[in-house]
Amino acid sequence: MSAPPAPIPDYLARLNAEQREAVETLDGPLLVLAGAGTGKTRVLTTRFAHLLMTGRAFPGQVLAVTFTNKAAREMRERVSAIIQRPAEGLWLGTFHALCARMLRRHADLVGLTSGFTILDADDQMRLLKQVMAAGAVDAKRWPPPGLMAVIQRWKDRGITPDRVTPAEDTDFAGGRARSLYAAYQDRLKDLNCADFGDLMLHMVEILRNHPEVLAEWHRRFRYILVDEYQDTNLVQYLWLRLLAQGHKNICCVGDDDQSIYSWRGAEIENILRFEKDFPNARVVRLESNYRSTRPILAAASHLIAHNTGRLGKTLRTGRNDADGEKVRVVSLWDSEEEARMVGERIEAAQRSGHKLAEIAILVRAGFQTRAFEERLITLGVPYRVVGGLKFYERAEIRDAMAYLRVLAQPSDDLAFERIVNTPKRGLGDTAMRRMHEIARAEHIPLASAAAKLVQAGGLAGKARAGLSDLLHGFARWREQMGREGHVVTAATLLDESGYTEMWKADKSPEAPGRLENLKEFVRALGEFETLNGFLEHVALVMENDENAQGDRLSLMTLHAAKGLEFDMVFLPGWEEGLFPHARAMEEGGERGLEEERRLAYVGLTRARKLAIVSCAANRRVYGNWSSSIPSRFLDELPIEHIQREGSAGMARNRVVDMPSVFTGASGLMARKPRTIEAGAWEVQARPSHAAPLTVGERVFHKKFGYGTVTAVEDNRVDVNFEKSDPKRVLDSFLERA
DNA sequence: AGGTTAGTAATTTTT
DNA sequence: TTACTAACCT
Repeated sequence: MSAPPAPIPDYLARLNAEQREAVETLDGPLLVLAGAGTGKTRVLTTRFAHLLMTGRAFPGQVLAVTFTNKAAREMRERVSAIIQRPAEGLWLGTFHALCARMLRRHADLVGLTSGFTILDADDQMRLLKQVMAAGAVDAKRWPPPGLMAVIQRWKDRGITPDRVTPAEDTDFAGGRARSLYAAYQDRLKDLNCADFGDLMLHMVEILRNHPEVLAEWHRRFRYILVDEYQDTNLVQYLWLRLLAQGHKNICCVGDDDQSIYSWRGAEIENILRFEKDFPNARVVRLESNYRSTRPILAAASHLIAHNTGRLGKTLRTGRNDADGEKVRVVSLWDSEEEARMVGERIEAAQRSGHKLAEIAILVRAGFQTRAFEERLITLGVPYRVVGGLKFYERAEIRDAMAYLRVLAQPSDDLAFERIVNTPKRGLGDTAMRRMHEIARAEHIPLASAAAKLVQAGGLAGKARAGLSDLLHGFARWREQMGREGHVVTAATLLDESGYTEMWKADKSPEAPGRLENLKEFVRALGEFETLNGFLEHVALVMENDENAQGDRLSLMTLHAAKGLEFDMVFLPGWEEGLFPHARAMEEGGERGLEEERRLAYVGLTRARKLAIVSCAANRRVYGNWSSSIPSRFLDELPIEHIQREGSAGMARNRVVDMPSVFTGASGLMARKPRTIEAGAWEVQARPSHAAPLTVGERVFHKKFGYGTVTAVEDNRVDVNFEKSDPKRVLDSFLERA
C-alpha cells in the first residue's frame, strides 16, 4: 500500500465519473446504458484501448462487434488514435463480417466449403422463387417476398428448418413454409452459398453442436464488446452468449430508448433482460448529455417518458452552455407550405452563417424526401440524400459483379443466370429451361450445361452464337487474369462481353451515370489484391461513402439518422398516420406505437441547438390530397419547452376524436378523446362572424373542390366532395360555395 | 424473344 | 403520383 498511485492515463482523465466506471469495470458482464449523446462511442473505444494498454488482452483476444461497417471503421480509427499505433490484428467488425470470417474456418461443419459465396438480397430472392416454382407454389397467391420474410425471421431467431415447430409453421402456402425453407437451405448448400442470415445461423449452429470449436473460440476471446445491443436479434444474442460463456467478460453498450429495428428482427428484450441473462452483471448508466441544449433534452425526455417497460434513464445536460432555443412546433396548411417553410428557414440559417452540413431534414418515410428535394433544387441549396440506393445495389454494378463472380467461380449459377442474357444474346425462356434441365439431370453447374447445349446444337442460330461467344470469352478472360491480373481483365471483360456497349447504346438519361459507375467499379477493384478479396468485401460492405464532401444539407429517414448529430434538425410530417405511421400501429399495436415514439426520440436527440418539428393539415399521398391531424407526439412535448408557430387559429382545449382511419379495425389504438391544448393547429380560422355550417350546404375546399356537407361535429365537418372521396375536414378550410 | 401496356400497390432496410 | 410486375401483342 506504500506504492505511490500510478498516474492516471490521459485517455481516462478525459472521462466523466460514469464513463470511467464503464471503462474500468473490466471483469464480468457489464451493461452500459448510454443515452443519446452521452459519449457511448468514446466509452467503447476507450475501454477497448484500456484493455490493450493495461495488458489485459492482446489485440487478437478482444472481440468487438458493431452493426455497421461505418461504426466498425470509426471504432478502429479511434482505438488506434488512443494507443497511438495502427490497430491491427483485431477481431473488430460487424456481426456479419465476423461471422463470415469464422465460418470460413468451419464451413465443412455445415456442408459448405470455405470458399462459399455470400448472396445479396437479389440472389436470395431469385433462388427462393426457383425453389417455390419447383415446389409448384402459386406465386400469385403466395408472394415470394412474404416467404422470404418468414424465413429471415426464423433465421433471426436461430431457427434452422428442423427446429421449426408445427405451431410456428405459418399458414403460408398451406403450411408448407417449413418444407420450402428446408428446400431453400438445401439449394444454398448445393450452390455452396450462404445468405446473410446464414452467416449468423450457421455459426450459432456450429457453436451449439461442436463443443471443441466453441472451446477454441473461448480460448481466443477473453473480452467481448458489443455496440448497439438494443438492436441485436435472437441469433446474434445466442452467438454472443455462447462466446461469452468462456470468460464472461462481455460488455454491451446500448440504449433501449433507441431500439427502432424490431421490424428487422431486433428484440428489445435482449437489452431489457441483460441482468437476468448474465448473472452478477453490473449496469452503468451514462446520463450526462454533451450534445443538445436543455429544451431539446427536456422535449425528448418528456416524450419518451410516455413509453412503458423502459430500463429508465434521465438525461441531464453535461454542458455549461446548455441554455438554448425552445423546440419549434410549426403547423402548416399543406405539405407544400411545409417544404417552403423548411426551405426558407434553411436559407435564413445559411445567411446567418450556418453551414449546410450542420443541418438535416429527417423524415419518417422515404417518399417524403421528394417534396423537399424539389424545394431545395428550386432554391439552389446543395443537399445529399443519405440512404437511397447504395452503390453496390445499382443494377449495373450488380451485373458487373455477377460477371466477376462467374469469372472467379464458374459454378456460381445465380451469377451466371443473371448475366447470361445481359446484354441480350437472344436467349429466351426455352433456352433457359433446357439449360436448367441439363444441369439438373447431370448435376453440373449451369455454365457447363450451357456449353453442352451449345455443342449439342439445340439452339436457335442467334442464341447459339451469343452463348458460344460468352463461354469462349470466359475461358479467355480466365486465362488473361492469370497473366495480367484481375483489374485489367475486368475492364476487358466488361468491354468484350458487350456489357459497356449495352449502356453506351442506351439513350436513357441515366446511362452516362451508369457508365461512370462502371469506371468507378473497376477503380475500386484495383484497391484489392485479389478478385476474391474484392468479392468478399463487396458482399459484406454494401455502402457508398462517396458524395460526402462539400457543404451540403442532409436529407434522410429517421432510421438512417441514428448515430448522427446536427446543429439544426427539421422534423417534418408529424401527423397521425404518417408519424406515428398507421402501419406500424396496425401491425405492432401498442408496441408498434412505442417504437414510433422511440423513433421520435431518436429524431429530437439528433439536434444540438435547434429542432424544428412541423405538421401539415393536408398532404398529397400517392397523387391525391388527404387531410390529416397533428401527431399525438406533439401533445407529448412539454409545453414549457416548445414554441408554437405558424397557426392563426386560437381555439383552445378542443376535444378531438381520432378519425376512424387511424384507430384501426382492431381497435388496438382506440383511445380516449384527447385534448389539444392552447395554440390549436388549424392554419386559417374561419372568421368568427361566420355562422356554423349546416348539413346539406354546398361548400368549397381549396384542395378538394366543391362538395356537400353531410355531418357537422364541433369544428369538424364531413363533406361529400364531387371530385374526391368523402372526407372529414376542419371547418376553417371550408368556404360557403 | 422482346417490347408494350394495363393493373396494382405504395414504412422504416445497419448486413 | 410513381414504379414495378404480369399478361399480352408483334
